[in-house]
Amino acid sequence: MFMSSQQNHIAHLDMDAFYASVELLRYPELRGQAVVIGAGAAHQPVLQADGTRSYSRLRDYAGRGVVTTSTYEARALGVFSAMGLMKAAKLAPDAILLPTDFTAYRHYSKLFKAAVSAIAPKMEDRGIDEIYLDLKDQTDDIAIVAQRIKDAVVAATGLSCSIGVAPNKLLAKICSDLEKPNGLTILAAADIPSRIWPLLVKKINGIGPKSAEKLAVLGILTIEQLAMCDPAVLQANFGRVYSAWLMRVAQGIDEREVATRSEPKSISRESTLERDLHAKLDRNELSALFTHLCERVADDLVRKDYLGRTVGIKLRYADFSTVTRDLTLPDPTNNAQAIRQAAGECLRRVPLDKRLRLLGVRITSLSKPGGVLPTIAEQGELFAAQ
DNA sequence: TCTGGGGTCCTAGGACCC
DNA sequence: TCTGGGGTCCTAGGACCC
Repeated sequence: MFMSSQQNHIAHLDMDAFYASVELLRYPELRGQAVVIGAGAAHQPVLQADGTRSYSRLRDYAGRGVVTTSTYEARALGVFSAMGLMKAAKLAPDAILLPTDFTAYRHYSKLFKAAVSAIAPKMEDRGIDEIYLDLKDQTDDIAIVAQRIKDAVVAATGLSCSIGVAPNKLLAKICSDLEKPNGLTILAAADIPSRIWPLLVKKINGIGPKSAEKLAVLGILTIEQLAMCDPAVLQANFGRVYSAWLMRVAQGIDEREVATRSEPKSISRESTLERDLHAKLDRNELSALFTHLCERVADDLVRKDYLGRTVGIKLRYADFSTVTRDLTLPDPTNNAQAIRQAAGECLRRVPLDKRLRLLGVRITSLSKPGGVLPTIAEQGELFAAQ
């Protein structure tokens, strides 16, 4: 039998505290300190006359921003991604605060992805700091290959990453988190009971806070408890499709392929206001922002060479409740005025008696101006040109 | 002084067509 | 006068992810 060499090896690679680590390349004197990323350009470090830099502290922050990333030292103080900066400031007032610089992060993202794809070309993009890799065509020992990838990432960027290798994407994703930072975890199907089952259900990609809470009410906290529970109980609480998925993932079953290319489904721009505005009283200000968002969406469409046919708006009220409206046009467009007009029609269908904290514009039903999606060969050329 | 911005996917009801 | 399904499109909301 020659089956063992055909084992499906899928890797998930996750950069360690990516944004924060990129900032530490620029400001190495901050290494070892609690650093939080997530403000606007106002908190740019200032170069002093004596050549040193002065940094904003979390306690200096006022506004509605959230933490996008924090160093492991800041996490030790309880400061995690998505936490409001005001709340984070209470926990860690002395932590260093840096503005987000997506241009820099995109640069390092391209560097690490290029380095990895030279070794493992079957790559699925999962955002700026994550990828899946299909390693089944690799002939060398899988641990050697994984270490080679980690070394290539360090060589290309100076940054560390964590890799999980497993029989499928679901398990690989869980594994990349097991030994963070700078981790390398290789998991075989036989290891599922010992390494996966003790974990909390929310470690499964796709079980978020709502589902975790519902499961907790049923007494299901760990993946093992999910794997062992009565399917009828799940069905009664989660419906047929989702309960079947829950049972499969608890067993570590996942048949999704590594998707090496994909087309965008929507393009959107949104903005949280510095203070809540009233639709009538602050009409001019809101209208100007609305127009600006439409122009940015149109710019994105032109830049990425897409047309869109369904224009949507999103409003978030001061109480954080959210409404959306959309309108499908007869013909696809990338024109800012056409988008603005459609968005204006949507706006008329929405209650405007409460204060607003967020305004957004989105376009979906995307197509290519020629009406034809690029061929695989053309996509390859586009990728090479980037 | 709670809670960003960019996405994907799913559900569900109604319209409309065959 | 009453009663079908199936399929697709449009719209609204929500969970979830990075």
